[in-house]
Amino acid sequence: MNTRATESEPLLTPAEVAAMFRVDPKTVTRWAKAGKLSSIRTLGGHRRYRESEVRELLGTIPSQRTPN
Amino acid sequence: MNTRATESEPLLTPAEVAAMFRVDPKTVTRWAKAGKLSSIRTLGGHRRYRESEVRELLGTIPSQRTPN
DNA sequence: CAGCACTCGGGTAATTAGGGGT
DNA sequence: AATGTCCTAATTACCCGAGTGC
Repeated sequence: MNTRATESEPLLTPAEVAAMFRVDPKTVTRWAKAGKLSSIRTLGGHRRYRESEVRELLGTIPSQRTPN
Repeated sequence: MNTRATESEPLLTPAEVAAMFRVDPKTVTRWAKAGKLSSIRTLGGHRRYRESEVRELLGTIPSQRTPN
């Protein structure tokens, strides 16, 4: 493993997370507010979510790949 | 907007699946509970179903259908 | 600087979950 | 065994105006 602190983690917007769960973006916001999902805030107050965490919660365990 | 790798399978709500089968949403829930239909849960406990799986079960396959 | 899509809030309908009973 | 209906509690979806992101 490796994960130096300077690791850039892919972040997702509320709309992207909402689409993955087939829910309303507002619902994702509630999950974050309820502490069910960790969120990072922009300086303007908008939330961003960790892609890795979202995938975990989706039950989608990265089975390797999707070469760009 | 963003048209990229957030690629996830299309999901359906219980009401949508129920409408497709012309049954009560409650029945769809039972199918999921019985393992006849795989389901993904939202963080709030609501179920979401895979569109591809539902269409398969519906027999909406572009090729041919099994005769009875 | 201007513009548009998205998100933030809050508040209020509509679905869903779950058990139980026909 | 399987589906539809009734009930309550919880979760989610759509309404608004204002601010952020790019």
